[in-house]
Amino acid sequence: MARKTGSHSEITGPKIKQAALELFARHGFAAVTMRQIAARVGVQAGAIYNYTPDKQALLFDLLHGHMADLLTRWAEEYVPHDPVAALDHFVAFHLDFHIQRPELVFISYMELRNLTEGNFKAIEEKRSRYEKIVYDMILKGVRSGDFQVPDAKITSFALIAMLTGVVDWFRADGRLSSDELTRQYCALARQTLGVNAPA
Amino acid sequence: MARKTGSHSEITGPKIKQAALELFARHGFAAVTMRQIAARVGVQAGAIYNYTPDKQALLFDLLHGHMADLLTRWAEEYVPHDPVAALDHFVAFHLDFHIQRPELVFISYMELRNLTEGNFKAIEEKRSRYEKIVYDMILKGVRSGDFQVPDAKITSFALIAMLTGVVDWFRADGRLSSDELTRQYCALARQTLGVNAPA
DNA sequence: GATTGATCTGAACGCTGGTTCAGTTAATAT
DNA sequence: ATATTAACTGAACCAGCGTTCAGATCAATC
Repeated sequence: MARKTGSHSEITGPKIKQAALELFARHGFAAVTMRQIAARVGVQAGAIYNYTPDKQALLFDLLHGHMADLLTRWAEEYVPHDPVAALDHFVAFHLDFHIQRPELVFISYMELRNLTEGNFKAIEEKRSRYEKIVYDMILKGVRSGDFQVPDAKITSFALIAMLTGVVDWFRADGRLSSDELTRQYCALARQTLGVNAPA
Repeated sequence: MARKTGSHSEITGPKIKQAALELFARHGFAAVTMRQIAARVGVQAGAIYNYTPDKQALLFDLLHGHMADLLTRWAEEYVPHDPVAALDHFVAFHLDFHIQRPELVFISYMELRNLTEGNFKAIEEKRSRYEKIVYDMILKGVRSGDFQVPDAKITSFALIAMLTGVVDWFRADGRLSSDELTRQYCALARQTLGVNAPA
């Protein structure tokens, strides 16, 4: 052995991932070329293949890492037993996590269809796990009488869509701070779930 | 003149649009080739250029037609004066319209970034018009005291996201009829907007 | 049945795509 | 200094892209 393993690789590797993320988010997976990614890193296209077997793997790694990260982080959260407090906690977590990664959120929704079948299923499975967390949370509140909703399954989809949709318009330098955003959405989510709704 | 103008064209033209729509929705604009579209119509790639100047126009026409259709249809609706009734009416309209065109809804969100700048602005303008309709509706209900929301602007985004998100999972042959869906979402929307919320 | 012109074919154009790889470069270990 | 090898270049490969167009086709008209 001469050169220490990954002397530049420790820099170039992450740079490629970052460049791919930004370009995929801006132009779409299919519209981005390996040469564009390479140019952004300051390297020739061939060099990318020291870090990824192909373009598809570049996409999959981004999406899979994102979903894995999401599930891991949630698993690390302490979730209150009280359903309403748990809801607030979830809203804050979900907004915070997603607002910090608008590009990943974007391509995770957008580029699913550019995954090969096997890769797609791996992401799908993780997504379902997350949706189940929300569903279970709502179900628990419904059973305890804290929530009142027309249908727990529909409401879980509606809640996720409503929260995730924030990345479409929220800007960290906009009129709303992220704290304010969280407060507003906690209130909105409570209403949606029928907290304190008339029996 | 010999052959009547558009003897086949009246068939081929719409078929091309339909094929493009289906393929764009499934694989994404950039990933679809003119030859794929042609094959689905049963024609050679060159023939497409009798109906569209280029691939970009094919996409733009789909998106522009969709948004124009949406605005036209809404303009034709009779909207009740009562804010709560108006909300119900809007929810039913929005769900019905979007559920009938899942592919158009999908690419209208997805393929915006594949539009040229001028084309993008034309769509953006129509989208803003629609969002303003929702915002105004909510504002009216807030002023009359029928709605209670943390923030009218945020709530308008949240409502649209929540409703439009339905196309991601709703299937006409699923456990829920579209009537049932509408009923559920009317209830959910009322809760979200704080109808009958405790002062 | 000859003419006409809208419609379509089939082949070609220039270009760019993902990917490969022999060879160059340069940081480390000896 | 020299040897070693990870990291990268630069050129090439070929398949496929959007688009063009001369010519074939064929239903409507005369």
